[in-house]
Amino acid sequence: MNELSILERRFPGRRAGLKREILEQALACFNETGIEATTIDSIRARCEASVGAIYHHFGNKEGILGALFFTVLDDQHEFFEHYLDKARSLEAFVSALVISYVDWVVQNPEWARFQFQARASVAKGPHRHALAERNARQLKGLKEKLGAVDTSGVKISAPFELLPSLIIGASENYCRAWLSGRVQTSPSDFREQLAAAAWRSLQG
Amino acid sequence: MNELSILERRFPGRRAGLKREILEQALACFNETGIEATTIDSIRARCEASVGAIYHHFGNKEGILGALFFTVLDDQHEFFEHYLDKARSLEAFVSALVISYVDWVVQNPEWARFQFQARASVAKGPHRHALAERNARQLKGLKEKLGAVDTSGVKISAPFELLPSLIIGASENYCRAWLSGRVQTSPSDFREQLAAAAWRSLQG
DNA sequence: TCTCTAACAGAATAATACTCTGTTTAGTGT
DNA sequence: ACACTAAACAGAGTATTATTCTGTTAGAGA
Repeated sequence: MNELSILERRFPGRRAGLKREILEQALACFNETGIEATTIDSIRARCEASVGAIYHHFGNKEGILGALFFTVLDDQHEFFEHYLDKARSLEAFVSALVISYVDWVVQNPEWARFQFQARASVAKGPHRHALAERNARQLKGLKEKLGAVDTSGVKISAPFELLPSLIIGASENYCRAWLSGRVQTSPSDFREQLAAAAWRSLQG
Repeated sequence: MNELSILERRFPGRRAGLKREILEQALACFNETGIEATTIDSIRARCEASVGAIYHHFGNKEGILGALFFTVLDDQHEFFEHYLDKARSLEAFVSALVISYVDWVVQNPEWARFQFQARASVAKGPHRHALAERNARQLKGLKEKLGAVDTSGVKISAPFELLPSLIIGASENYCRAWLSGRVQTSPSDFREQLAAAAWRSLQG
């Protein structure tokens, strides 16, 4: 990881400067007042752009949402890879999933907050197919990585469909609670406990 | 549980007929096209009401959302009580939490779908304080019930803040996946497995 | 029957999303 | 350096949607 922000990595170049600025301010608006309540004009005002510029780059409000959401997915995916590629055993693999997720959320709280908010909208909106395809691809990628891992000596009785939920369900839930302020302690403080709990939950 | 629908129980009486109808059609609209994309007029058209009636009962779109959301919370709470009051041991208590949650979702998929969608909006919108207060009250209620349970002979090492996530995180995640169509198998089929997994995840 | 309040209707208005036409600006080739 | 082109940008104008406002109707109680 270098020092560039997520946006600078995904939308590089000098000409995309305003585009990045729009996305950044849109993200802030969405997180501060909610997706439905933020108006195009409130975004426009914050980045001192024109509506023309916004619609030129993103087409409509859904377009802004989609650009932000898929930026999140891209960055998460890249981040997770680093952790997963080091895992040799099944337990290490599960642990890497949990810990990489927690680390990403703690390092990018604003983006994570947005992701939780926007998921439902994107899952309905015009990008739903793109999202479904991405999810499928990501699951397939996980399966492949899992195939390259040493699974001798361990027995998982839970059906495959249930595995993702058992592995990241608790962590996701806690991260959401933390981002919304319902709990105070950083998920980082519970990284290992969450990973261990996920592993125990798999033992049938 | 009787045969009355959730709405008939929460908004009883003949005079509230249109009010119930508005809520029912609003729920359908929100689930079919998403909260942001459903217009007041699309709701109005489906229940053959007037905008006047809608605004008389709910004030604004947030009002409809809030009425539906707190109806969900009320119904869930009542439903959970029945399960929890029977639990005598800690393990039974954890199991009751998981199983009551799964059962409720499977019995009320449309309401559950809505709850997932609306949570973020309500958590920002004008009812956020009412929601926060409710969450706090519910947590307090859980603690009290927990106090009445036999905890001798079991050792939970996880910090209290983490418990809710460890207990229902996986189930919630799987239910969400099921409601969105990402997985096919009904959560009901995994009730016991989810409860057992939650219990194992607590053992430190 | 009368009264009073909540329920309801729908035209009018306000707020917001989006379009369209033109202007500027950054690359690109000569 | 200069012209050319496509993308970036501006903002007035239009369309859509949320909300208000002024009434009318219907039902419960005196």
